[in-house]
Amino acid sequence: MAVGTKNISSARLSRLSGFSAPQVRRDLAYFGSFGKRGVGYSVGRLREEVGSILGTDQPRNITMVGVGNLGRALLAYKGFDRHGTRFAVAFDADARKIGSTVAGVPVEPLSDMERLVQEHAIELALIAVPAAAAQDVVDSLVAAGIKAILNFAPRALTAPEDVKLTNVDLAVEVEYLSYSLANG
Amino acid sequence: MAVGTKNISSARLSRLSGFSAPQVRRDLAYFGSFGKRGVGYSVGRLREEVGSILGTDQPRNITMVGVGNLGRALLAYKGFDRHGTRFAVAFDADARKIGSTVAGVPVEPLSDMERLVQEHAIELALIAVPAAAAQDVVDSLVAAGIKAILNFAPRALTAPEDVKLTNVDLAVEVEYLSYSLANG
DNA sequence: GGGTGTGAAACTCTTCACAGCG
DNA sequence: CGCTGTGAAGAGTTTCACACCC
Repeated sequence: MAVGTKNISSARLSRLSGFSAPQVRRDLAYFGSFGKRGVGYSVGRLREEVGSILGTDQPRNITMVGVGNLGRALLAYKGFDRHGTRFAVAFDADARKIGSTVAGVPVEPLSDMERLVQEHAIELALIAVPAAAAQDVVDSLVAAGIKAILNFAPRALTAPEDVKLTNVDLAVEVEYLSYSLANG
Repeated sequence: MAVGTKNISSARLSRLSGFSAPQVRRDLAYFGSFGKRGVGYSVGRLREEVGSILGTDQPRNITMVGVGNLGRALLAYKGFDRHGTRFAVAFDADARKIGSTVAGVPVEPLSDMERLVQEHAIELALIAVPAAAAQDVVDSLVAAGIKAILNFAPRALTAPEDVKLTNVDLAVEVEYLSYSLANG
């Protein structure tokens, strides 16, 4: 593959992603037909379209609640900065952490959540607090006007219908691999 | 719900898990019929059966490669210790970290990987190294005899057919929520 | 020629609904 | 009676195969 390749085929995307080639085509076609027959997809165009679909083509402020080991790691995680997604502020219950910055992000008290969420127009929050505190955090975030939550605490949480909530239990993946080893 | 409840129905498991009740029943029935009609599932029995299915009923040594922010957070993550899963050893390329312990786990050099993986009978590894180093780590792990890999580096990796590899790109979840906000 | 976009077929997964057992 | 386990129906997803366009 030459550096600077201008076009990419569904067959190559298949090899790179692990999804089958027809599936790549069907999924992309669902959002419009921006491939060229006999050529493939323009890499530049594809980036634009996907960014536009995901909404990552424009800046989006997000926040992190909980600045323990996992919260710090996620604040520093390189995968998020891409695509205009930016941590505007973080929150923690520990008074000793308030006023410090982690990976350049200021840590603020939970009591200022509603004000800061609104000032920064934040719609998406990540949660990395102890399991016991997680549901209270969800309730506070919802009250502050948050519209989507990604929960890393190892407990299933609930939110009102109109708030998108995804639980990411990291142990589940380990258990699945453990199952795969023990069986098929 | 009384504390000490001995039995649990698929309806209650549904509320707790978010899966539908018929689905809970069908999935459990797939592995055998250990529910009682008119009563539900014995909580004790259910724990045993699920542990046996997942292979989490017996101790399993695992390892972590990369002791940066994310690696440290995962080593300290409470969700893994449950179920007999235990970090026996961690690896890092940084000479200054060798010999230290993180969350009680000794950090060893990559050059000792093959020996230590075999000494501890480790079959499952987690990867949290920079994206650029991740594929090399996979190759080393495979050479050392690892059978399953959970990759947290933000890059799709490949391994031979007989090695189970799961890529956990944390940014994907954020992007999906971003998409949900922008659309449905 | 080469590779997309898509109708149709195949498959998988989920839900429904209820027989049957404790 | 209450709830599981499951055949049958339904929904959704993936694959196939090829017409069509660059």
